[in-house]
Amino acid sequence: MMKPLTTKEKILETARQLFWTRGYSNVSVRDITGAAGVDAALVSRYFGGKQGLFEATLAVIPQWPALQAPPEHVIEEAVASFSHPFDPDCEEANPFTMLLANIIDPEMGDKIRDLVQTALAEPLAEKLGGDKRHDHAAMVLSTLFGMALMRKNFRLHALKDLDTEEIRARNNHLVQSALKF
Amino acid sequence: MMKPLTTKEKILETARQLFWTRGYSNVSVRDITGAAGVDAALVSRYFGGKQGLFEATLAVIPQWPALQAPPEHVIEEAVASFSHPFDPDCEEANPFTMLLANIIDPEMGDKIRDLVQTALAEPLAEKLGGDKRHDHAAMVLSTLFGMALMRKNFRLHALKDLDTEEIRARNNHLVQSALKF
DNA sequence: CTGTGAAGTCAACAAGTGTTGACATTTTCT
DNA sequence: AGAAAATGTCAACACTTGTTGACTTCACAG
Repeated sequence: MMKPLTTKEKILETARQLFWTRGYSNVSVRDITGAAGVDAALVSRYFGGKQGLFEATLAVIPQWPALQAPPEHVIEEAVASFSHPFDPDCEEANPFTMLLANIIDPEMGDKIRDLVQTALAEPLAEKLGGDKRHDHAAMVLSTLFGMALMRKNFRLHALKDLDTEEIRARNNHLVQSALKF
Repeated sequence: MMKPLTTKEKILETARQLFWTRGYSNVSVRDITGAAGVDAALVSRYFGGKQGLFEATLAVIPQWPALQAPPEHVIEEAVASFSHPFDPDCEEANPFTMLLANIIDPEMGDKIRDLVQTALAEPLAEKLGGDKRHDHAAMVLSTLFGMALMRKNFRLHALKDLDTEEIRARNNHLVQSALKF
């Protein structure tokens, strides 16, 4: 049972879908309100403008599930969450595609960097523990984002048709060696 | 001895600097011509428009030096070319930042994907050789791009102050384990 | 000198941008 | 019912976008 969305929620949902997949500056207010079937003026009324609407989509970022797992399972949860096959038909608006789609934007870059540092790198480092926890966290994220970038954005042929288990195995292989550094 | 640039060359150079660091859709024709100190109309006259100007900047992509090294040195050359420290003061317009800055763009994404596949992944795979050369090439590029992404775009604190040798060591560590898969 | 073509300047265009204020409609509260 | 507040609609705004055509300027061959 889907509760019908209010107009404000419709705008926020559509904005999240578009901003997170195409990037802030590649989406216009009229793109969003057109797709949501509402009036463009409501963006300024409800969210204070385009920028406020984008920041509202960031406010509903779910906590990364891997960070809530017990420390001994953090790694496998992190790897698992980066191991979904890429479906070219559906543009999935998950937090990681959002970070990649908006890191370049001149207006939003700083906010994205802050988010990655405080919501991803630092909590992961504390979960990992050890003297080199910050370096390990950075290198783990490097390998996971690198594989995701090549699979979902650059779409290298060699990585296109791997299933979940194969992707997970490769991610895990690289992450384990990142932790052995 | 710098030969003075023609107006057309000035436009192309400035366009390359801006497009490659900020991304196609985040740079306007007037941004470029303003920085170059020339008239905006000349872009359409000389390059057929903004899109033609962007594609002209792609035409001057230098061959990746690592791909010209003998096969036994390809890996260390590839690693070396991804191991320069990040200088936040100067936005360097190299081919790799260009790929990251423009992969999201809805107009240019396909062209970028094509470039990565044919100019990077496939030649690297042939240099590496072996049954799994395409998988190895993809995973090597994944790790190198992942580290570069975290250092230069997301700018994780843990990776900020590493010198060339330290970066090279980490890149090499990850690349070697990618090749052992 | 005269003409020819390239090089560069300028103003303007149509389309798209985010945003605003006035208005109409509906809902809520007393 | 009547007042008040929320909700949605519409047209218009000031601005930026890429692009075009008419114009001037200049070098050089005839």
